[in-house]
Amino acid sequence: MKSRQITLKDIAKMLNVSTSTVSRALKDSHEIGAETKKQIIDLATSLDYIPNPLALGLLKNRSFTVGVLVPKIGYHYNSAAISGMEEVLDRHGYSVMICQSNESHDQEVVHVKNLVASRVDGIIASLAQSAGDYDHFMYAQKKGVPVVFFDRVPDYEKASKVIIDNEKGAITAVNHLIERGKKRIAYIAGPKNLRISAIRYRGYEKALKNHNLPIDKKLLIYCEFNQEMGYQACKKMIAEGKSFDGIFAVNDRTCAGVLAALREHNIAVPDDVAVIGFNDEPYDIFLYPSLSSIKQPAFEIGQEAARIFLSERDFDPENFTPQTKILETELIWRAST
Amino acid sequence: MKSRQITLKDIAKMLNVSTSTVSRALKDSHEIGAETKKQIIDLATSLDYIPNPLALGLLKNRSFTVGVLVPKIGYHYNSAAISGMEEVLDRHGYSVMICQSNESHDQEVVHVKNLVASRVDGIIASLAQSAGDYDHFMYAQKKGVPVVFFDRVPDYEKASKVIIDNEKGAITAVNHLIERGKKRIAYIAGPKNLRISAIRYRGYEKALKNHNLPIDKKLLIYCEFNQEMGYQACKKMIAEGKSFDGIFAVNDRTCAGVLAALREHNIAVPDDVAVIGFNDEPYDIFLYPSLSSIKQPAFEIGQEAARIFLSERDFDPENFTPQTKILETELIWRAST
DNA sequence: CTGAAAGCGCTTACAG
DNA sequence: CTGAAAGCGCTTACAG
Repeated sequence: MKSRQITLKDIAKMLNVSTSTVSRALKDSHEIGAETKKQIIDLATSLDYIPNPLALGLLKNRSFTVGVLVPKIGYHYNSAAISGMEEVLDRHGYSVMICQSNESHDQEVVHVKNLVASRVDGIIASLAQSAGDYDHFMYAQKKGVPVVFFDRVPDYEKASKVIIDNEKGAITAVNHLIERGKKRIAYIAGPKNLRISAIRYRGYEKALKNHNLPIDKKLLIYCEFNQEMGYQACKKMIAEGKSFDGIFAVNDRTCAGVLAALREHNIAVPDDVAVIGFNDEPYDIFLYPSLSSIKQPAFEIGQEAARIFLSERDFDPENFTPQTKILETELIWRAST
Repeated sequence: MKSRQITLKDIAKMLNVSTSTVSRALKDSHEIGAETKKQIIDLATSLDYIPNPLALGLLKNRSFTVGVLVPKIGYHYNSAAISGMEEVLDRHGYSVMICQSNESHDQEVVHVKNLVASRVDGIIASLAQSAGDYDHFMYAQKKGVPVVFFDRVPDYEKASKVIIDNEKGAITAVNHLIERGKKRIAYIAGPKNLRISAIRYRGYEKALKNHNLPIDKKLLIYCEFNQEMGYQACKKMIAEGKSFDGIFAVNDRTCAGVLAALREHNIAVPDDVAVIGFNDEPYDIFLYPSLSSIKQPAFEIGQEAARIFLSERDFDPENFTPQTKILETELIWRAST
């Protein structure tokens, strides 16, 4: 038995006025008599009247809800970005509905359809790792729901995006290793087909070139994004007798494996080999030695994405000028370098 | 310019029937003629008609949304529990609205009020660390919104709860250390005023007693929940010359500090001192050595909390029999023991 | 200054 | 088998 909440009509009846009057009084309309107004406001307050957002939503054709779609809320990047979004959306009366694709493109499609069905006023999304088309996002736009991407963005043009400068981040990381006196720097990239692997590679290459250091393709290794693969990749380099004094890895998870491999071979970090990752994960300080990394401003990225949504919510999602916002990364220097 | 979505009325007009007929046809009512029905369904499909949940919600006095309130979605425990909730709620047509208290009681109060104002059909919550009363939850219940707690639950009786058996988890951890041959086991508890510190202490004590091991109060240390404090606490024990060969800490974060302190003093883990934590954090395998821990079934806890909500959604939140569900923990054995 | 009416998108008794 | 009407909770032109 759900107890019914107080409605305008309840208040109107108790005071023998019309719901219109109550409605106006509660919005402090100047056209209501001071006395009536006071009476109504007092009663509404004491009854703890709260307008029903479903009714409002129906009326305004707005749900005041934005759908946020991320690979996993467990990823620090994602949860930090979500916090950033909430921080700005809250202030504008929006709630956030969060979905996880769990890196599955199929799940992503289902969620986008559900969000559209739920009549969210917009969608802020970061793509699942498993590949696929973007029809579902175009579908949302066709239905009048603006879409803003962040972090993992698609390569189609008709949506706004918030990203970091991955190339520059990679340059920062490699420059840092060079400044620490390293000359033979390996790059452990992500999977070969991922754009991010290539973009960060460009940065790696540029940094080396800028310092007139040779680029040795033997020091470029592709592997999956995880600890085990980082571990294997590093062991393999050692086994093959490759010479290197620095490692830049595409993310911190991979570095955790790299550090384990180096430790196993009694290679001193950072003296023999310095290591730097990407993402500034919360656990970086737990690693041994604590890991230097490139920090992405996830919170700010979330804020920015939310702001873009706010600015675009009244646009025609099928016909507007999308914008791309690029935020800066930051070097976090710890014991591993 | 938001493009309007298709409504029943649109379809009705196009087919020259009433909206009632369209509505019935779409729910496959038997009282609609086969031909009319087919026509309507076909058109609705081709137009990609989706019923407006706001209208439905207004009608049914339900929003089909449940509010989830957690300290931080960045906590692995929280994000895993949320995934569990989504898994069961999805199937029942519910969406989830997630809020973070960020461990602040004040934020928690604000969020609960907002959720109630948003007309969520229920609230599933884990408490913020900062202390305070529970008036806001009672307020939600008074407003007809059922509340289910999980993990960090309040000590009042009028709400259902899903928790783990913390005492038993502690017993499992300490038993494990004892089985590994340890006899002088320290317990690094959380802050002294927290119930969880006391409950897990009871388990610690019971395990020692069951094995006829003495209880040495000098090996009981209270400290804040973080790496730095774990580090300090362990260093202090060493500096004071306390003798111990095992450490059970209230959580894994604290253990990260403990391991660092032991490493600094060249104390071999697990040979000289074995270490076990609580929570089975994802980064446990990144620690050196990898950390044994007690795993809480967070995903299942989330599922269970969601199921309880479903079973109670039609109850009178002010007058029903709350239930408490207790789930089992699991020992995860790694290198630190 | 206040109220009656229409309408947001839907469902469902009540008629026919 | 189909439709007109009322209603969910609200707002807002339109009257007076």
